[in-house]
Amino acid sequence: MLFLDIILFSKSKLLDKTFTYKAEDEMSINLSVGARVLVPFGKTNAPTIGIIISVRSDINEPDKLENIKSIYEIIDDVPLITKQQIELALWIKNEYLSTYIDALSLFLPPSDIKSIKLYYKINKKINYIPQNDDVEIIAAFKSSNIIEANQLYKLYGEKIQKQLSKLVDNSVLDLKYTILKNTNQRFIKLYSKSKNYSIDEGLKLLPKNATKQRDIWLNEWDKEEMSLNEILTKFNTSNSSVNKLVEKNLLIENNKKIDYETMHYNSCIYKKHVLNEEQKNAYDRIINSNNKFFLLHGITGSGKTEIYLQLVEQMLKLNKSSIILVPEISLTPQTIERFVGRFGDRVAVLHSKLTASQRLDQWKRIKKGELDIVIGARSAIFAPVDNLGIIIIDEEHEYSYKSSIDPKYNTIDVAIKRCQLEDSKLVLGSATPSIESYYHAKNSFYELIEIKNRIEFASLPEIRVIDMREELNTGNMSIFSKSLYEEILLTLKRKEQVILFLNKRGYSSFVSCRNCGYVIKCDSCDVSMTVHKQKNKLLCHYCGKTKKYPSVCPNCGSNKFKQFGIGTEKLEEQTKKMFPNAKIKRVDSDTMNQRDDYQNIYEAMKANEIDILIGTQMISKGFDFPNVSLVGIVAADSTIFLPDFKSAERSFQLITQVSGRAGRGKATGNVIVQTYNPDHYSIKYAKEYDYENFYNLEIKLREEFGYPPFMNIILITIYGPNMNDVKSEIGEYYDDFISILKSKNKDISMIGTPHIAPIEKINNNYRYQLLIKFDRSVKEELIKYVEWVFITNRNRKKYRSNKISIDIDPVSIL
DNA sequence: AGCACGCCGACT
DNA sequence: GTCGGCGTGCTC
Repeated sequence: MLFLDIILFSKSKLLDKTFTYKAEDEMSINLSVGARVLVPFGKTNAPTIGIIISVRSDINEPDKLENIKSIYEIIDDVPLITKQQIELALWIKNEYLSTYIDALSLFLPPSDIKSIKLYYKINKKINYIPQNDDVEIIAAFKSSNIIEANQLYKLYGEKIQKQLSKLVDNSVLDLKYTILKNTNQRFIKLYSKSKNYSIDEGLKLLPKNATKQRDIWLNEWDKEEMSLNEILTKFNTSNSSVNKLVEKNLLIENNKKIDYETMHYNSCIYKKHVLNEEQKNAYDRIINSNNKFFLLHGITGSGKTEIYLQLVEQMLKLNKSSIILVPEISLTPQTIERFVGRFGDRVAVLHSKLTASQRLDQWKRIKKGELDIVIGARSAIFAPVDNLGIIIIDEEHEYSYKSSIDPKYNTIDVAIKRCQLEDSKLVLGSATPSIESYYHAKNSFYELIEIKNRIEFASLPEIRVIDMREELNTGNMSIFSKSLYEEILLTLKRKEQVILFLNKRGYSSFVSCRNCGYVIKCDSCDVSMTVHKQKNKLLCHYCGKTKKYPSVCPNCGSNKFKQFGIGTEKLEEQTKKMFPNAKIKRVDSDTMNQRDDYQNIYEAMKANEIDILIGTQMISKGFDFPNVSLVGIVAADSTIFLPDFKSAERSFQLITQVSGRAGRGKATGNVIVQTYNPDHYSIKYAKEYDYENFYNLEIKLREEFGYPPFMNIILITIYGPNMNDVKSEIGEYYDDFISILKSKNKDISMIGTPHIAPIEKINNNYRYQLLIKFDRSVKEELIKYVEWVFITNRNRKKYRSNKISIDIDPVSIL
C-alpha cells in the first residue's frame, strides 16, 4: 500500500491543502508523482481531479487510516511536472503565500480534459430487492447494465442522487466514469471554386447587384483553397456573400484539419557575428566561471543579444536547453527575430496571444525535447524544459518580471531557485540594472560583468537637457522646446528618423472646471479621467469606464473647462501641425489593438516609411533602428515625484533606455530631454550616462530610508465596497498581527500602521494598506505570521465582501 | 466549490 | 405535522 498526497484542482481556499489517498502497491505509482489522478471526493465520492505531489509508504497519523480512500485512477501515463518542479512550486507557495494549486498551475499546460462523464452500472452479483423509490431506478437497468448519470437525472430528477449513492454504498450499483479529453485537433473551413461551372455559367447564377459575390467568383485567387479570413480580407467583404456562393454551389466548403505544429515566424537567417573583445570576455567568463549567477551590465547597443545567442549555441553543443526571458514578447520583435533567425525550428516562442491549444502543443513539444530553446515573457520561466543549461533574463530591471497576479512571484528569484535546483547558469542583462540587482552584484552574489562600449565603437548619443521653465519664460508655450523643434527639422531634412517619447496616453491627463476647480473623476475610482479625443470620451485608466465630455460642471454648473497635461494623442496632433510633411505614427495601447499592429509599425519603421514615431513605454524597449538619430523625451518629469521608492530609479532607467534608441547606426545620435526639474539627480546622471554614480547616491537613500535591498517589504491591501468595513477589518487583523509579534518576543522590527491607499478607490472598492518593512533575516518567520493572521485566520463573516491582496517584495507601493 | 446537515417559518 | 429557506461545517 502506498499513500499519495494530492492537491485538488479547486479554487477554494478551504480545499487548499494536501489530501491523502491510498493506492495499491504498484511500481507505477512511484513514477506518478506529478501526474494527475481521479479521486473520489466528499460524501458523494464525486470523481475529482487532483495532482500527486508526493508518494509515501507510511502515514503519520495511523488512526486516520480508515478515513483514507483509494484513488479511482491515474490520468497521465507520464507526469506533467517533475519532482524538482514540484519542489519549486512549493517554494513559490511559501515564499509568495499563494495557494498550492496556483503555484502548481504555473508549471502545468492548459488542461486537456473536457469533462468527466459519470455512469452507474448495476452489480449483477448482488441480489437486491428494490424498496420504495428504488424500484423505478432498478427497473431502468433492465434494458441496459450501464446508464449515464445525466440520463438518470433527466428521467428522475437531480434529487435521486442520494438514492444512487446509497445504492453505490450497498454495492448494488457501481460508479463508473470516463475522462473526456480535448482532441487538440482544430478544423478550419477552406473554400474552393466549384469546377462544375465555367466562369460564365457561374456568372449567370449571380444577380447583377451581387457585386461582392461576382468579385469573389470572377477574380483570380491566390491559391486553390482559401480560408474564410483570407477571402474576407482579399475581397473586403463579409461572410454573407461567401455563404450565398456556397448555397449556389459555386464555392465548395471543405473542413481541413489544421496542423498547429507548423507555427512559423517570418524571419530570415540571422548570421553569427564575431564577438569583439569585451563581448568575448563576457562570454568566456560566463562559460568558464564556477559562479552560477551573472549580472551583465552593458550599455545600450553594446551587443548583449549576440552574447546571449552564442551562449545558447554553446548550450546546444553541450546538449542542454535554454530559457530566454524578455519583458514583453510583442514589444521585442527584434530579439525574437534574432533567436528564430539563428536557431530556427528548435525555438519555442511563448507569447500571450497563443490559443490554449497552441500553448498545449508548444508545451508538449518542449517537454518532449523537440524544442530546446524557449523564449518568452516571465511565465516562460516555468517551461518544462529538461536538462536546463542556462536562463537568460534580458532587461532584468523591467517591472513586468514581477507578476501582478497571484502568485505574485519575482521572476528573478524564481530563476535563481530554479537554477539551484537544476544546476544551471543564470544571466541577468541590462543597461540599467535594478538597484537591487546591482547591489547584489557588488556584494558578489552575482558575478558582475560590465561592457562599457557600443559595438564597433559607435558613440552613445549626446543627451541635452532642456529646462522647460526657461522656455516658458521666453514665451514658448508649446509642447516643443526651441531646441527640440529645430533638431526635428534638421533630422527630417537629413532623411533620418525621430522618436518622440511621452509616458502618457490619451489627449489630456485631466479636465478641470475653470470656475470652481472641480476635477472630473471616475465614478468608480478615485482617479481623474483622461481625455481621449479620438474616441470623444473621458476614460478612466484604472477601470476602463468612460464618460461623455461634460457640458456643464457637475459641481457649479459652469460650462467652462480647461484641460491639463499632455498625452500622446495631443502630442501626435501637435506634431502633425508643426511638421505637416512628415509621416507620423503613434504607438500606445490605444493604437495597438490588433495582433499585428506592433509588428506592422516595426516593419514600417525598418523600411523608413515613418519619419516621426510617437509612443509610450511601448517603444522604450529593444527597438533597434539604425536610421533613428534623434530621440525626444517630451516630459521627463512624469514619474519622478511619485511617492514610490523606485520612482527615481524608474526615471533614470527610462531616460537611459529611450536615449539608447538613438544612434544605433552610422548616424550619430541626439537626445533631447525636456524637463521642469533639470537638477534632479536621476536626470543629471542619466544625461552623463553615469550609472555608477546614480547607483551610489540612490543606494545611500535606500539605506537611509530603509528600502530594498536593505529592508524587505510586504504590502497588504484589503479592499471592498464599504469603506468602514475595509478600514475596520484591516485594523482588527493588524491588532492580531501585532499581538502575535509581541507574544513571539522575538526581535522583529516592523514599521507602519494601516492607512488608506494612495489611490483610495478602484473599481468601487475602497482600499486600505499595511506596509510592513523588516530585516531580511526575519523574512521567513514574518511570512509565516502574515500567513497565519491574514490567510489562515482571516474568516470573520462580517467582512465577507472584502478581498485581500498580499504582495511580498512589491516593486511598487502605490 | 459543492454538498449535507440542521434548525426555524409558511403551508396542505 | 412537513416542505424548504439558507446558515454552518466538512471534504483524505
